[in-house]
Amino acid sequence: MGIRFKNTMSGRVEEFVPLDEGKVRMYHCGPTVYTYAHIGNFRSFLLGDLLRRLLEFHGYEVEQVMNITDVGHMTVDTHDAGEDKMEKAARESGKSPMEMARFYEEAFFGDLDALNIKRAMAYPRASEHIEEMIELTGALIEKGIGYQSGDAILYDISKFPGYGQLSHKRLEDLQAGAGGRLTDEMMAAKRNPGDFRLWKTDPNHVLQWDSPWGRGYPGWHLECSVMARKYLGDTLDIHTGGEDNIFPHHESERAQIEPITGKPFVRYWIHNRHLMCEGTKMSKSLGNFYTVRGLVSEGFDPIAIRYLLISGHYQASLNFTKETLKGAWESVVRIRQFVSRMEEAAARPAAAAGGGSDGGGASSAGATASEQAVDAAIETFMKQFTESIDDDLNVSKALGHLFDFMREVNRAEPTGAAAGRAAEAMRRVDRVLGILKAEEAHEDDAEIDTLVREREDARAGRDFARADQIRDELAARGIVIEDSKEGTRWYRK
RNA sequence: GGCGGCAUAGCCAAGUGGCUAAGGCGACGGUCUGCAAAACCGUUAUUCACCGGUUCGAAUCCGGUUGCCGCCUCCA
Repeated sequence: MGIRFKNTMSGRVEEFVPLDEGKVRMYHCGPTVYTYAHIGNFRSFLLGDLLRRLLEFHGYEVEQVMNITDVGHMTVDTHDAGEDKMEKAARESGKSPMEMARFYEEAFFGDLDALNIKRAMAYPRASEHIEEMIELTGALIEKGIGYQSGDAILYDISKFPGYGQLSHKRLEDLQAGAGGRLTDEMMAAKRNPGDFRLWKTDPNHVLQWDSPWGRGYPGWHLECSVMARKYLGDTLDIHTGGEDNIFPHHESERAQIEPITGKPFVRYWIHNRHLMCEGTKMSKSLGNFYTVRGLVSEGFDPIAIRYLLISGHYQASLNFTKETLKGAWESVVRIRQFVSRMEEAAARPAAAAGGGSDGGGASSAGATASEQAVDAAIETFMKQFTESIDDDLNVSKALGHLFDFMREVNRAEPTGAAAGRAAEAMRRVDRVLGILKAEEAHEDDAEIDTLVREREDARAGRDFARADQIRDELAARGIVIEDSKEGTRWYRK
């Protein structure tokens, strides 16, 4: 069986077949850069990364694009004198809106790297695609779908019969203004309550551009329609985002572009459920609002965040707490230590065959019981891991198999080539998981080696007081010591 | 008001009709160790929010109740 995903459009788990064999075009809704992205945002971005890694694992060529929203969108829509988010944040930071957008964009990329998220092919900025948005708006007006009403160009949803298909909503079920954000004035300007804005003329908006309809700014949904098409073509294989994007954002994206291209906009819509923190929705006022850099400054490793956020199914609400984050880190450490232990064991010659095999020379074909156990475990593991992860990204199940695999291999205590093969299997699946990050050399490596050797000498001389003193000293620096028959190994935690 | 999702151990989380309800973290006991750490072995859910129903059989299907979450033109 091939790869399967739950497609929001059909509501079912479907076999994934790209439009062009061997190639996948994938678009993700990216951050609005008016503040630091929070870990809930990164759950969504990690879904994109996981998809990309899985597809590449299976040999697909992946063209991946994520937008950067750096255009404010909501000045007059709100009751509360609605100040634009970009505008407000810029004023508060004392920066110009674009300076601020670049600042948070940089921060966003920094967080991507910290979380070991692979860079997409392109990160187009909304502010650099205003021309194309204006063109699309013009084209929609020409088709009789866009219409002028007051100082806005609106989209007439009654002209797109499929409106509501993605979110499984019937338009008559929608209670107009239920979100409490529409003014009576706005409602009166619309032909249908669900009509949304393509362009807003507003010479007072901080961000404004010339258009045939006057200086103003574009509707929010336009940017993705336009940029996805520009970078990936008329039909995308995959489009992802948080569940809140399903309606109206993604619904509107397809409504805008399909009448123009005459082709399906997206083959597979994949949405992740929102992250919960401490059992409830994340909010600044509840004090359960986390950013990557915030958690890092508290001493958490960003890879622990990655592990935790990918370890639950993307369609289930995941509960994030510092306790589970700590647990996630322990799991990451265990996995990393397994791999480095196996790689060290691989450097040692294979143990002489125990129970009887290999009485002769190295040329004899007999594998030891340990080698047989390891090779069987590798085969089972690779099969089970792949089956699990292919099944709508069941990472939890895949990780279950990974821990089972480690236990079996640990039990077999392989050395030499078999240990190397076990490590290699882990490195292979890590192309999907992305938690193994290569070890970096540190300046004090040599010094630690010296201390570790000194401790070994002390132990050999049964000077345990000195040995323990060194161990404590190193522990205080985050260095963990492990003694074994093969000698002492250490690692940073 | 309309539409939808979820509820599994101390915590996180697989499992969607049938062998002993994965796995991780934590905790406790053991082997190993100078002591640790790591690893391994064992214990930690007679039961899957609650009530009723269908079935030979239900965590899994159906109905109801409670709680939490999401969408209904800012939101990952």
